[in-house]
Amino acid sequence: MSQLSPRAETLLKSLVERYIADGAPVGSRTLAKHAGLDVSPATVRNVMADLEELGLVCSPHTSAGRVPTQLGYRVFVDTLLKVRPLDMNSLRKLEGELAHIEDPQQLITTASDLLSQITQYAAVVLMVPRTGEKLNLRQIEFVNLSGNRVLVILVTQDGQVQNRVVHTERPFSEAELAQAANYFNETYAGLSLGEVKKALLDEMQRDSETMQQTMRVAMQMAQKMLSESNQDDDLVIRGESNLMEIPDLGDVQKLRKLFDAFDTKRGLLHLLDQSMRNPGVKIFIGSESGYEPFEDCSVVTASYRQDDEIVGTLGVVGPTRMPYEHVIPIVDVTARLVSGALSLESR
Amino acid sequence: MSQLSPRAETLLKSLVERYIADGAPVGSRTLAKHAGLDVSPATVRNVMADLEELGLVCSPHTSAGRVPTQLGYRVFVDTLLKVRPLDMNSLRKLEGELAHIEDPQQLITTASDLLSQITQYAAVVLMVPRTGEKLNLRQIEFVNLSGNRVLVILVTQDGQVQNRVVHTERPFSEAELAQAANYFNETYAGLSLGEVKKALLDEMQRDSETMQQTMRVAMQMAQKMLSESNQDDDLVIRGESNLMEIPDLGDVQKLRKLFDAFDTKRGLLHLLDQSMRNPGVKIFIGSESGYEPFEDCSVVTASYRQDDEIVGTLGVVGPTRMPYEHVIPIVDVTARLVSGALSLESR
DNA sequence: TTTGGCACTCTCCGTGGGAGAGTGCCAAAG
DNA sequence: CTTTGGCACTCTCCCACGGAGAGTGCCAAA
Repeated sequence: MSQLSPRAETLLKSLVERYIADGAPVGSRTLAKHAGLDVSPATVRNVMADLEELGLVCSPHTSAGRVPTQLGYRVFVDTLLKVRPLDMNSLRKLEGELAHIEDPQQLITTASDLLSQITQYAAVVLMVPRTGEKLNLRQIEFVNLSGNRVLVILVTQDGQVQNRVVHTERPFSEAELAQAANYFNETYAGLSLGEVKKALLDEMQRDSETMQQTMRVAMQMAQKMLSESNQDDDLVIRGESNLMEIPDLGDVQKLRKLFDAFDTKRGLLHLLDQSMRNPGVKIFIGSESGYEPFEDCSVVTASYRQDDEIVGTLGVVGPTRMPYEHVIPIVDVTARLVSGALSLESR
Repeated sequence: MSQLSPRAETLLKSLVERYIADGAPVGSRTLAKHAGLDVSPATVRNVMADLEELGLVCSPHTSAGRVPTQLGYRVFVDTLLKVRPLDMNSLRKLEGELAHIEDPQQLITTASDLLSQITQYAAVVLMVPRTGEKLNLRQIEFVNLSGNRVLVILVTQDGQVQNRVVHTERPFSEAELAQAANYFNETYAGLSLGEVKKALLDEMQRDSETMQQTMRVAMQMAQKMLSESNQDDDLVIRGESNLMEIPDLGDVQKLRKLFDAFDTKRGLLHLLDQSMRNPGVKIFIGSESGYEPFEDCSVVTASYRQDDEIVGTLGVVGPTRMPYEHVIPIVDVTARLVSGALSLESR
């Protein structure tokens, strides 16, 4: 794309800012005053014609002012936007609420709440099942329930607990279960869950006659548990209703599609996945998300880490016409704070 | 309230049915035809005037047909409505999906999904922490984590697992923790969590010098865990977005309030609490819910049981103008099926 | 290259009138 | 006393009309 003249840049910047502020198409007269360039409206009109040719702005109809196009927003965000530092109030609030939370589940819920509260948009937080050494087996426990059912409890290195009820073919005594658990812990503690799963399969393939019956059943139970191990992604969405007050999305039909999208989560997950790939803030403007319900929305995301491993991503969904210079630092800082809280915790 | 004549009843019933079907005010001519009473529109008008005096119907403006009032709906639902048996398709679907689910969490989520799918309204399912003998302590387990933190795992009689990380003043050896757990299990297994909590307080009040240091700390940990024991109600809401397509709630402002209500849950919980009190289907029409955002909505709920103890309630939220004769059996059957699945499970 | 001027276009909004639907009331019939 | 047909009246909905306002595009002059 051809370079923009400095004046054109200033005017584009001014136009986007004004449009974001007012939500109404911006006319040449208004823009001439607001940009501080000391040029006449007629001159502005000339520049506007150029910008329109470049696909950066357009007018809703013949005799309305100009509005930024998706491409216009993109240029604005990439090259013209000056991010403001986060205001003290929000910073304090975020720090105060997030710093000391230990439970990861609660952490991401709170983060989502805060994001939506501060931005007044919808907030999403995705946390993916970890794969690193944190997910090593620390301890397994079998608890007898009534009716040939055994509760298998599995504790990972960082203190996460998974549990599942498995059905067995015959009842077991407490002693048998304790013995099985002991054997298990001695043999497999410290390995990653993946390794354990593999080791179990190997072991059971090998001549199983050499094993005690009890052990064999224990392994079957553990295997059952691990294979079912659901390990769903964890996605929290908050403040969707904020979007209903945004006139840009006024059409109820569009809103409906948006809310459906939140319900089904598919497209959203794909988007957040992209944002997981590398650190830092990512911005998806309009159809850049590749997901139709978000056509009139922008999504600002940032990934967060637990000890140098990216374990999730968070962000906000709002109208394309969004005060990016405020939203970006909010998302950025929140991601950093979540990273901090997570990493602190596993110390 | 004075008795209605049979004819007035027929006409009211017909009016409500037509209004539910069409959503438009019903005129005397239409009603005369539809009710199958073989009377003239003028006669119908006379009856309408009576019904209006009784507060059962009203007209939006001078020259529109009649619309049922909230009271009108109430009378309709209480005395005129003939509930249809659930259609085979829905019944099969519900049975097929719910019967074999064991995990309570998944059960209520699925139930909520099904309810909203079938009715095309919003569905809610509430599950409260149980208090009966199911909640007796079966086993406690301490797992050492790094950095003076201990994971306390608590298993109740029916195989529910709660876990929490507690911070300790000094590190413990595995042996110490095992010993503590042993003592604990021997002493308190079988008691309800409430009793355990009380016993712990008593014990710690008593001359604590006589106890081993380890035991004392174990108790402190357990106590910490129990006292924090969050035991939140578990509320699942699905299919809210269905409500956006309902023209009756067309006003975006009202819709916004409704969605906010779903977000904050307070009023909804109160409502569902009422429904918990006794078994069977309950219907809250319009402001009967006592909750302003639901003014134009009806809520149909039914409580469900686990082994003769009511443990939760489920239902749908839709417009006041709702095909009650279909919705009621859907909610009813779903509650029964959930009860069945829950009770089966704890066998 | 910039500027002022000017005709033109398009939206927005308030007005007004006609069509349609349904009521309330009255007087007559059963 | 109840039911019915008739009739005038009311209210909404819809559409067409027209003026006000805002802003553009283009042209000619600076």
